[in-house]
Amino acid sequence: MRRDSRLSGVLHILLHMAERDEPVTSEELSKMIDTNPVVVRRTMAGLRELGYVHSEKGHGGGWTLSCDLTKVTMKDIYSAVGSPSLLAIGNRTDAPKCLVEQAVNAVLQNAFDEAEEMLLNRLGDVTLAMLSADCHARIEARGGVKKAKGNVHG
Amino acid sequence: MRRDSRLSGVLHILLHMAERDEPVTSEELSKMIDTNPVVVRRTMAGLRELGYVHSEKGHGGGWTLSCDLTKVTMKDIYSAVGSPSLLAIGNRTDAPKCLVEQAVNAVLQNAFDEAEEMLLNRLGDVTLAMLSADCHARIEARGGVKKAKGNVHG
DNA sequence: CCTCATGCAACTTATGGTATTACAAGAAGC
DNA sequence: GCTTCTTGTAATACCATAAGTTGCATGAGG
Repeated sequence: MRRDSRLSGVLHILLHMAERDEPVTSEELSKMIDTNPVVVRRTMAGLRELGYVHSEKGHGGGWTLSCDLTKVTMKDIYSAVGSPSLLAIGNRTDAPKCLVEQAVNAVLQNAFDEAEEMLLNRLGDVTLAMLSADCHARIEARGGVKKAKGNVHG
Repeated sequence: MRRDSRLSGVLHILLHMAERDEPVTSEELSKMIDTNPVVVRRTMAGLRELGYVHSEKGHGGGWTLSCDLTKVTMKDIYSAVGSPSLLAIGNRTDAPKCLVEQAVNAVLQNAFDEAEEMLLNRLGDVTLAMLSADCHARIEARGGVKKAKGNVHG
């Protein structure tokens, strides 16, 4: 089954934006995650609605962060990209009439719900600032690349 | 994203089989989960390979349970249906060169792995016998239907 | 007024779960 | 034997949706 990677991609983008002072265009961002500028705009639209980022048209336009990185968590970003379903398996039906299926569903749903909740809690534990710090640590460990210059995205 | 419901369907089928002494045909089983007999055979093939069920051709043929319900867990059945991926979201790429993406992936993957492990553990905690007992409890509570006669599957 | 950029709708593509069709083969009954 | 019931399996079609693409409108600078 195809996995939704919007959360992964958007976080990647946001962390790069955190290293830049000027607006970054969809074109630039799209290259970072090997996709199309339209896909970037579509995805970022959700973040804009929630005030996490800001977009500007025309010359010198593009995307800028507009939130406190210490306040926004990965869970917030997950919601911003539309809260895609987390689990790839599920019950065959909701509210079945068959008592046997009801029993199966009850047990399975319980497990599913717990796993989802646990995952969401994990996402809620990590702020963008923490992620950013982690990035810097990795960059230092790798020899200290300054301000996102010289990395694989050029 | 479409959710894989094989586990849910197969468990439903197995519990019905547990109430029957004679072999049950794919035709009958397929009606229980509103699908096609071929789908049943295809799915049950995995269980047969692991010895959980047995199939017989010809007159009076069909499927029978061939395992100790107190020994087989939902996790075992999950494996038997091919261990379909549990999560519907994931990282955009594995082993990215970009340090930023590495940092994002590391944190996300950690959360994903934990959620998967937790879900699998839950599935491993419940045996088919426990599920069956749960069914019987529900049937009793509902007025005592004997031997799966008179339920919604006719 | 030309260029650069986002905004957005419509459409196409790719993927994978599910369903269907068709046919081979084996087992029981007549 | 032959017919019927059943599984076994390959090939195919169906369908939902994540992702990619195209086209055009709109607004901001220069």
